[in-house]
Amino acid sequence: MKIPYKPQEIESKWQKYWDDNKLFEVDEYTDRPKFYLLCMFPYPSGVLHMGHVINYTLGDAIVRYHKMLGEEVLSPIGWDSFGLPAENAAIRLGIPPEENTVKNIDRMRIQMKRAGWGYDWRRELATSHPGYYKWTQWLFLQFFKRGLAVKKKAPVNWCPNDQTVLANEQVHDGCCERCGTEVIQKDLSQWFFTMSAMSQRLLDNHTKLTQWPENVIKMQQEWIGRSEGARIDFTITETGDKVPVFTTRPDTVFGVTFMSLAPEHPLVEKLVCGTPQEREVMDAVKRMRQLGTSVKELLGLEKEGVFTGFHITNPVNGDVVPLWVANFALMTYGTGAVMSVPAHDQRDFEFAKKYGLPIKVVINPKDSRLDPQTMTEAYVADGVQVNSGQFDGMPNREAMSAIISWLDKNRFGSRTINYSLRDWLLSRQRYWGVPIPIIYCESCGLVPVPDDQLPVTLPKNVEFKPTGESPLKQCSDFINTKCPKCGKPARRESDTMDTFVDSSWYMYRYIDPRNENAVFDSDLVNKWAPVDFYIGGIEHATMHLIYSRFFACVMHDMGLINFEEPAKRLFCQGMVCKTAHYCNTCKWLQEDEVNAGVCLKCGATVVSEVAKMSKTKLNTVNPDEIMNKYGADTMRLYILSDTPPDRERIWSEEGVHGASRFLHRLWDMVHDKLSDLTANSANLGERSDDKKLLRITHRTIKQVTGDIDQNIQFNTALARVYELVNAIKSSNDCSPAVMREAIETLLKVLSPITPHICEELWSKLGNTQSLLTTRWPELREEALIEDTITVVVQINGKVRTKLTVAPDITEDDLLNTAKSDEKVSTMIEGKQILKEIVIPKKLVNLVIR
RNA sequence: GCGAGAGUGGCGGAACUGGCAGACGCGCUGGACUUAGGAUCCAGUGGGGCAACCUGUGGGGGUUCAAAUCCCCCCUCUCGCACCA
Repeated sequence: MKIPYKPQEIESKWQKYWDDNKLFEVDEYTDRPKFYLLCMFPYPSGVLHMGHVINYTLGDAIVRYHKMLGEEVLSPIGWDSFGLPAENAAIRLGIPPEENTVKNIDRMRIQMKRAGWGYDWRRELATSHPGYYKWTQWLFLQFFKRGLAVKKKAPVNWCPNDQTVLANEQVHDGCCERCGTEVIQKDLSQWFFTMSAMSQRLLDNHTKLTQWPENVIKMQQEWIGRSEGARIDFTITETGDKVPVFTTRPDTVFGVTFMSLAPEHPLVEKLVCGTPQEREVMDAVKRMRQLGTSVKELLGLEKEGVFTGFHITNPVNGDVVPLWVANFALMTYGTGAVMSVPAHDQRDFEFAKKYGLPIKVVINPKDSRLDPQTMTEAYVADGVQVNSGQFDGMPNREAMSAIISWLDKNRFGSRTINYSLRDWLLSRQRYWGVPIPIIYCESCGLVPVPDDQLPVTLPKNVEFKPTGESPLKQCSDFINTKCPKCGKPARRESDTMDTFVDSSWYMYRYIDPRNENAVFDSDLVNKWAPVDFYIGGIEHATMHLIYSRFFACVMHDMGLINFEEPAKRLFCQGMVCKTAHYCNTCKWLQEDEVNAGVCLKCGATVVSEVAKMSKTKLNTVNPDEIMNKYGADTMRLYILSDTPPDRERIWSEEGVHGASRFLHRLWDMVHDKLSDLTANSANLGERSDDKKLLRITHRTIKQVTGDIDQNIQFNTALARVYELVNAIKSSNDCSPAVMREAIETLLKVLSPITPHICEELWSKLGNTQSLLTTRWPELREEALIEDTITVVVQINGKVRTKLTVAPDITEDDLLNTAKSDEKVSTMIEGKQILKEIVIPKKLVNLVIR
């Protein structure tokens, strides 16, 4: 009688078993080798998506593998639970963010348990919980006390109608997404972490990250954007104001024919104020600043500028050149001022051509001379200095450092390294975030909230209005307080923190999650951290992964931790994609609304594309539905099979079905073989399939171990597992011991991926302890040895035949065997053998003529 | 534009430091068992050819006894950055 495979039944059974036996609870004081695996925690949207499924299944499989290696494995989970969506829901639907968040977390926790992901739930944390954000605030104050958290002015997108700050994605075509009013740039005083000062250290520490993907390192390097050059101080001819610029081409400083300031440059307003050209300049500035706000995609945008009426004196030669405001000059890079050398910079060249500004050549190619009149583009390559005073005739590479030294000596400038990494703007004019624990007092100024008054909690009875204004600002109970220093009435900071602050240190709190007296116990964290294996999406390559590296450096300097990098090894999983269908009239369509490329609603032709799963494109798959239909093991198996985990995968229902079928076959097969294993196995002696099955069993161990441990290639690991299954099936003449070893090995190596079915079958084999507490199968090298091997014989590089020979055959014997092969001998008969190549154990190649 | 990566059957993808291209799976074809099959089992499956054999890893050239793999040129796609002075 056949016992049917009922995934849902056995899955809940084993989930309860793991739970009851506390198999994922960690003893932080253990003497065993530790392993800390962390998956990036989710925002609690209320429903799991396939991106979570790949991320957490991958993590869980590695966790289970390491547990089977006998390590004490820390695998925590929590919630990145502050953020905009909850606040928007509060505004739209009137649900308080906290209530909504708790409800969503409860729902997702159930889904996670159903998927069979093993976590130490005693360590669960939520960044929106006061027990957590108390310490986010404490860390902020530590940063503040070290001068790493500072207040300075910064431009924000401001809607004059709603009187509120807008995030970049809330600005559409320069207008407020909510009311359509034109958005302006407004300077607000905001909190920053002075991360830019850490630029070089963040770059240098990359050398420690040998187990991070190279592309992440590259992206970070570009993000930090180090460039070497010089600072040169120019002077406003009319007023004497100093204007420092940064340039990577100090060798072209004699060729400056104008200067460009960023529209936001503070000098612009200061200079033109009260002049006849004020209106024209400021109008242009306003226009240019607007372009900068939102639609960066509006590329190819025309170089634009306006003459300020003022001039600049070039310190190196006394040249007086016009001062312009230009839209290509960025306030956020360098000093916000560019020395413009149209002859040798393409951007400056285009600008000069457009506005009829002079072009002055200071570097000529080796064997020719440039003529400013006929140039059609800037000459940016190397050459020889001309029109450059005492540097004439010098190769420009040499001139670079010579000019810098000379500038330095004459105090016109100096060698400088510039970074594009900016300070971290962490103020958010929002409710649902960590309140910044600062009090403003009229007599004492800016006062940090004393540690014993932390946490500064979010008030609950606030009103969410659709204006976008933070409710904190209007909440007088919250805002009004007493100065901790002098006791006089004072006001609280109403901004909250960027949620990236919360996620910059959560990996340490997991280790000591309920500590009420300290952010964490440093000894414990130094034992468990850094994270051994960190898994998450590539979209965090620059933001989260730079912020948390910055935090680690600071916390190291504070003496909280004794390392500078949060994670030793990083793995970024690929996106989950699915075909999406678009109809011009009916917009995005569900899978079942399309047939043979035609829209079933209107009959129009449908355009289909593979795209990342998203709600708007209607190409999502709900994990709950997959688990209902096939069970968690099938979902886990499918998501790890076929495609390497770091690549984008295309969801296919057939693939899921195939995974399900495999598990059914596995189930049936083990049941079929059960009687062979329990049969009286007193009969001794080797059986005909023994050696082969044993060899395949151990080959599987070897390859699966490598694929999981080193390569993180579950697709190839699974291919090997499938081969073992096929081998077991076709082995009809085996001794019970060999068969048992094969099946037990199979269940062990498969268990990290599909743990429930493996546990169930494992127990049916008569085992009483969980696979999680057994040991990963050990490789016996001698079992891999083959009796015979296949060697290829090529003639002129083409395979002509294959030989079956003993593995230890000598090269001479191999060559002779090849030559005397019937087919080969007829082919080489009467020909001249020019060369004989013998690669032991692989091939023989005869070159003949 | 700059930077990085990738192009292999109908599809997802294998292939160690150059050594049998297409592992494994999906799909498809034929067959078996079935009242039935989105079940299971057997066989087949890069293309061409009855066959021996020929041909084949985006295109072109090169190195080599031997190239998916190394070198040069070109094409296409994906990702990241995007006026970075």
